Amino acid sequence: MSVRVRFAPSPTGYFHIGSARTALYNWLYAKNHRGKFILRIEDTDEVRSTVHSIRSIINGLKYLGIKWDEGPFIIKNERGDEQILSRGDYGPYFQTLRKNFYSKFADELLKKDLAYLCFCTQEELEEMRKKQMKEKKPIGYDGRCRNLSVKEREKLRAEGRQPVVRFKVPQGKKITFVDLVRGEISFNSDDIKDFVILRATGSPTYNFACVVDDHLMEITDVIRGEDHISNTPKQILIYEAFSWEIPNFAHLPMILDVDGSRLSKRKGARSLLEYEDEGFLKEAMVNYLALLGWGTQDSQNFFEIPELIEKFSLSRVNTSPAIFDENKLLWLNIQHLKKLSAEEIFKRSYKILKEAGLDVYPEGFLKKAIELEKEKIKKLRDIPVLIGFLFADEIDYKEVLEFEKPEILLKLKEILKNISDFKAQEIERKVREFCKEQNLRTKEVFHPLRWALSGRKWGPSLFAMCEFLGKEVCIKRIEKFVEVIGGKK
RNA sequence: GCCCCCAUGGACUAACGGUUAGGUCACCACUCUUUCAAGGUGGCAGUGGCGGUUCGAUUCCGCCUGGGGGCACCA
Repeated sequence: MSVRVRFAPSPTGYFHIGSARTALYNWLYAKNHRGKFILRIEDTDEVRSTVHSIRSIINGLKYLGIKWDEGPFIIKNERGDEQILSRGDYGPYFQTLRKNFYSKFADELLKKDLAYLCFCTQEELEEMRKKQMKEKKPIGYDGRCRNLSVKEREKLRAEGRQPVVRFKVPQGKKITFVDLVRGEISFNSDDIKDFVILRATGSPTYNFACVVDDHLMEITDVIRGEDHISNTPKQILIYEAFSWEIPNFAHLPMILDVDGSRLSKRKGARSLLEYEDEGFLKEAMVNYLALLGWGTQDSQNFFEIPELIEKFSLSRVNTSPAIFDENKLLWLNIQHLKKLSAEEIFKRSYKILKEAGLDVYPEGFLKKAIELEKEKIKKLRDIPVLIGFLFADEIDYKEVLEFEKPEILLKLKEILKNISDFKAQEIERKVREFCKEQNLRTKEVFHPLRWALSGRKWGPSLFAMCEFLGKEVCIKRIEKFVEVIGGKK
């Protein structure tokens, strides 16, 4: 049977790193098995689900280059408006659009006496929980509505109570499954209380919707976060109640914050899209995320995406949680950046260049400037800072004001003026010649020249920079610098 | 309170029960260089604790400790 896996986020809040990795592992697994990767939106939380969040999920997956075979897509119509549509034979792919399925299957369980109507109010349940906490008893529904007579039900309904459907958890049962990453895991059904599968509003709860959808969508492998381990026995019970085939389960370890606690926005955990915005390449992010919880036998670090697809396997996924480390992400970003041409980097950073106002300059110039600073780019967001001074009308000299020998620069200016072939090599030859003549160490000349041209103590290769700026600009900047530091022209 | 999962340097990880416990990031030093990066070389640093099984445990078992997840008409 061919592999079908799904990524099923709930569209509440932003798209975070943990979800991104879950999506990635599902996708890698599907690709590795030449199977299908499905995106399903679990929006049964009517209160917290937002369209904004759906967009961030879709954009996040797009950023990573993860394409889904079935699921929702954002499509632009003729008027240019965006619409969210579904594509695939197992749709719809939004749980809110699948309500009929859930109520139909809940009815089936009701008929088979594997579920029952429960009329308890929120307040009654809350009270029950409080009492259980006080008495230090296991928390959970006590089954008081399990055996209601027809008459009692009528009465409660007459009081205006809207019932929910609860699943009847069989008692004294050992539930065991083989987790593809952890091996055998088992639970005792006595620890699981009768849980709600259909709310009073008729919408399904997570565990129920998830099982119904995974079954209907013929999902073969459920790959999700470790936080779902304790949901698994409940879901298995539902599969068994319907005599449905149970898929494989694989639970991925959590991703933790630097202090070993849960990643949370409050503590500065960033959404995936923020990393894109900062200029982390998708190649680097995918590579890094893949390494966060998975590895090859030889601990290989650098991967291109196709290689990842080829080598990925759930059996080599780790069981222990990992901490997200931006250092290594940055390092990988540098490694992947090295593989890209200046042309490609230009394309990918265009948005950032535009935001910095640099898009007013000719593309050729920008590409050359990027070429000049290419090996210093750590993330695309660095580019405007790295190349901005090359285009500036005014140089800010405050970093280099301590220089006190303008006469060197004034002489040097004359040298530059007389270079007819203003190319890096020739400029270097002439400047070195000048150093020799004046009996100056190269450093005494090179540094001031850099300061005059850039206002900084660091930057690209000096003579390449001169060439890029051109003779006129070089001379103008030298004059300006001399003026600023108080020398005479 | 109950249930479940996890445990190798600061971080990510590797190691059929036999390795001087390996690699990568970070850090430190040196080196290359006109600067800053990048690069090169070297270094610091680890099997949570206690028992057991075994000729031999990072590896298998138990307990402890620590961390995490769950016990909702959230997902």
